[in-house]
Amino acid sequence: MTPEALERGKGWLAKADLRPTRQRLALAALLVGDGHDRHVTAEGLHDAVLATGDRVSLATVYNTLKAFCDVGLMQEVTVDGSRSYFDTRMDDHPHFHFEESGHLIDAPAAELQIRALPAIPEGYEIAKLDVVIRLRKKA
Amino acid sequence: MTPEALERGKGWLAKADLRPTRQRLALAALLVGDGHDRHVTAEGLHDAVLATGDRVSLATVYNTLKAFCDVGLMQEVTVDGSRSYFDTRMDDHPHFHFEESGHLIDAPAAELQIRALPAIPEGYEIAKLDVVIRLRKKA
DNA sequence: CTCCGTGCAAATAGTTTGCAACCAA
DNA sequence: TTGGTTGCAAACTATTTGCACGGAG
Repeated sequence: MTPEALERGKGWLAKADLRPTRQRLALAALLVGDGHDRHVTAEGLHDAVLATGDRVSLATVYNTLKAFCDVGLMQEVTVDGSRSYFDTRMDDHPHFHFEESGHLIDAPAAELQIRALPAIPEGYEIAKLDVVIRLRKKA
Repeated sequence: MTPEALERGKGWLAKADLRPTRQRLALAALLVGDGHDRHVTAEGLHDAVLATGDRVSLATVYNTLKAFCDVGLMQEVTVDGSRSYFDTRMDDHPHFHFEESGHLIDAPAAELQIRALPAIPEGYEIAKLDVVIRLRKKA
């Protein structure tokens, strides 16, 4: 983890008034250290942290990801009933989900054009519009 | 449960060469008995069966719903990380998900018009296109 | 009669929580 | 100091599975 990544992580946490603890910095550096958006599962992020040599408990990874969501630094994306994905990108945008590997990546938002949306039931408004394009290897 | 509902359930099972056991008939009648599409959770369907007086174990409800999906009678819809929904409608179509109640309903498919979809990565094809419109009560 | 289907209870996977030790401010 | 954080292990929820019994063909 480069000092630049750490610095980015620190700024990211500061933006949300979260105390820069050792664990949060380690996770933040992995999440936004290179300036790219990331899609992680708790398990996957935990593995990534351990790989850097830092030690953060899995429970803390879960709690921290949830904390990041609570303060608006990340959002949870539901694509697979069995695990939760967390996304550092905060706007509504489509995702590609690879069925074989379970990986999740952004789909270019600009290329999705919706001409008409079903009429919203009376008294409700759209909280979020999720578009997941599930992909399988071509035969 | 009307005799008509039972009859419909029986035909539905026959379509997939599934043995019409007492439990499957009870579930099928609830799922397709009135000719309308339905969105259920295992828990919810189990409650519904018990309410009719029939007795089916929760494990069997889970196994049976999965069996229905395996033979192409239903599909699983992922909208909420914590529970699975099962849909008797088999084509790709958008859903409304009510955040407060957790209910899931079809959105009129005809009213969703997608003009352009992001380019699919090389070597992959679309397995399924999920569109979930999450709704919250208007302020 | 034979084997698929079912129920139960125990196992599992992912995630959350209670509580004592810890550390940033 | 002091309240926010963390780690561990135990708790939880949704779902699956092993195995013995039971019913459909």
